[in-house]
Amino acid sequence: MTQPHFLTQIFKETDFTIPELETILPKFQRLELAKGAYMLQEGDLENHYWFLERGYARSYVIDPEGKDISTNFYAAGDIVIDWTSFFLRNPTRENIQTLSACVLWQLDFNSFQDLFHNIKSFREQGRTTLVGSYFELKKHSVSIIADQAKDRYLKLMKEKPDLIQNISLKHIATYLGVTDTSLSRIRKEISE
Amino acid sequence: MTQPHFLTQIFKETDFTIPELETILPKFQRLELAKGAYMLQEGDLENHYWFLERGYARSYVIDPEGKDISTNFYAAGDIVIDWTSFFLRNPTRENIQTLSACVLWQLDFNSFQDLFHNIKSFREQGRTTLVGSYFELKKHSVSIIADQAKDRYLKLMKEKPDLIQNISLKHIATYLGVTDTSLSRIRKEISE
DNA sequence: CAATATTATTGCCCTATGACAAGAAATGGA
DNA sequence: TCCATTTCTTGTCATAGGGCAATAATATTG
Repeated sequence: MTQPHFLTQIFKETDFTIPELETILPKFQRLELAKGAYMLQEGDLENHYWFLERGYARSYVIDPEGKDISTNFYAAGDIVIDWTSFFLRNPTRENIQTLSACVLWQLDFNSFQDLFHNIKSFREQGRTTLVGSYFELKKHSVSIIADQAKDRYLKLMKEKPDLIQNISLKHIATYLGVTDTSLSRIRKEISE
Repeated sequence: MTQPHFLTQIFKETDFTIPELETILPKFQRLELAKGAYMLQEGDLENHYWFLERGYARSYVIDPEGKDISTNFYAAGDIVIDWTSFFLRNPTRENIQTLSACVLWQLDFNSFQDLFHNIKSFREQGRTTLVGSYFELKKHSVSIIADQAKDRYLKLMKEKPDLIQNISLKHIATYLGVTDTSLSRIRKEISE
């Protein structure tokens, strides 16, 4: 077996024993997706736990008025998943789409369950990852209430500059809770 | 041992075997708190998994300008926890305070870990609860971006009418991302 | 490399919501 | 039961950000 070398950055030997890694890693499948491909569409059941090795992706929802609102962006090394659909086994409200050609590793739900229930450090790791997502979401949510649009953009620039380089501003705008028009004005103001 | 009867509503026999319940339930401690007591304060480490049997509570953060922003409300039957602090073992940014006299049941982190790693259905239950919180947070976060303040209030009225009855409007306002002044005007508009 | 489609900027005007301050109403003690 | 405190409402005015449409700049594709 060839060691899937990307995943060893995600699942480090410091967290897992060699035999554990030998159980975990082969359960993942490598996958390449072209730009614009959907990893998940509204109404689907999320049946995979995905890691992004290369590329960018975005999740979004369509609100009742038909507006597209970005809920998250994903870059290399990130986990890409709709937690709710995956764990509650409900159809998702989200769409997850690649924004560039992507290399991904996926683990199906049943394999996840096996690992989760049988390997203590795997479930610790899974729980930590989920809580990490919760933390990010909370931070974002509070920021939308507490900060001005300009400050939200400045924070994003500081924390995830690569997103601003690689993702179209109209998507970043909806993620920040402003229109693309306003974001454009904010950028102008900052550059002055 | 007297069966702590409230918790059997949370941990049902349909999900746990009787022996499992006999392991789980005694690990919880009953606790009464007066109105205004803090279950958690900024800087603390969340060391408990709490269930609220009776009363109301609120979590909030203080933003950099010193403004108090409600992040959640808790009513009877709800779990009250800062997931991030509890699982990542980090000091919390949140404050959780009772809004009325409360009856609570708490489980400390070490007991939680024992149950989590030793009882399969306990970890399924814990995971489901956490994901449920994630789902609510996501819904709220999207609502702040996509909906008008008035619609956010109408939704809350419909989904959690008891909160509006029992929690002061200034707290509901910050939760909805508006000022108490605006919320007051929204209420006036609705009542006309 | 042209042709087209998509994305980003800008102008003009408008609306939802905020800031501040004054009352009114409700609540909680002593 | 009265006083003090907190909460809620309302008025006036200010402003952040939206809607729409035109143009400019980029990307994409045949």
